[in-house]
Amino acid sequence: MSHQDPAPDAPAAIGSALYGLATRAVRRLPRDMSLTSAATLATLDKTGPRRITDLAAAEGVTQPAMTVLVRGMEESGLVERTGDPSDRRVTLVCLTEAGASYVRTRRQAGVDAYARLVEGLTDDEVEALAAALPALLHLAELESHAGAEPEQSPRPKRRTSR
Amino acid sequence: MSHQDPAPDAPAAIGSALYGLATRAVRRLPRDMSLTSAATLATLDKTGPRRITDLAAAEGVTQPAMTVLVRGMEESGLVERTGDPSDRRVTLVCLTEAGASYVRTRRQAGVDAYARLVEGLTDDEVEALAAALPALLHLAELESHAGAEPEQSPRPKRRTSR
DNA sequence: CAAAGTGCATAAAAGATTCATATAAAATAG
DNA sequence: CTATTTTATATGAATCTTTTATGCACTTTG
Repeated sequence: MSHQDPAPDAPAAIGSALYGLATRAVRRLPRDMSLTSAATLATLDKTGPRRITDLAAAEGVTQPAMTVLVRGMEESGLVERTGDPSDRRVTLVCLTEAGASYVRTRRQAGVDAYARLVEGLTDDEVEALAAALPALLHLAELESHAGAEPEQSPRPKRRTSR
Repeated sequence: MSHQDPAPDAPAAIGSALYGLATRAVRRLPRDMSLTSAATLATLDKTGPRRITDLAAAEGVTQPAMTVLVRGMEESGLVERTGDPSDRRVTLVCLTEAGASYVRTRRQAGVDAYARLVEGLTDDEVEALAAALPALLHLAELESHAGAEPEQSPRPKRRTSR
């Protein structure tokens, strides 16, 4: 009975489960650094040196905010700024060894936390998740590209206090 | 060949996939309200009226921060404060209809975003995820209870800028 | 009833983020 | 080749969030 078509509302049920998982994860994130800083370091780790404006767009903050953020991370020794010889207006931000180490440590902690949760599941459940692994990885890929919206409203306006 | 034991490193691989999914999700969160505010509203929606100190502990912020937060949300009409007749020191915070509506809307948007991603998967992948649904729900439950740590360090110290 | 404890609010200070604007360099028009 | 426009970043003022320290009101205990 394999390969039957999925139930029509499977995406909704799966979306609900994944959303719940994600929102709970947010509460357990380490708070020793801002989410924006951590995300910026992760971006640098994945893509290599980037310019300030690039990073600001990638993380969804304004350019001045990214300038300040990078200054702080530079003072902490996590990143370095170098000029771009081909265009002396730009500031290239790259990860230091300490920054790369921080990213690895933090990522490992997050992965381990999930791995420990998985170990609390039954064998059947772990097996089901292992079978769904390609789907999860594909989802992550789709999620990455989903950020490339057709450009329009740069960001919804704030509604209340932050 | 069903029900073979999972590979020994399945938890690590699954943990890695879920962590990637969660971190990408953080970037796509709406920024119209602080994470703390949104989480507080969600908590109120799930558990009903709570006192200020409860909420502060639940969200991992200090009590004065929660007081200010609640004041802001009250001014926005999302919550109401009522006194507790049995102990007149306490302030009970409860969701207004507008607050409940906001929580539902935001949650629905998150679920829909994931559901749309799921629709970009192949039928096989959706089927695999649907089969893993009980595991995902169980994980979410484990993740909830994981927050109940044995009490100790209330929060790691900040390391750099926020 | 007095002393100690609990729950919340306020004040002051520090950080982070935003918009607006300024400066510097590069690209382009004439 | 010079002037103008565009692009990349930095800076300043304002706002928002959170923290620590503190005070007040109420409750509980002896």
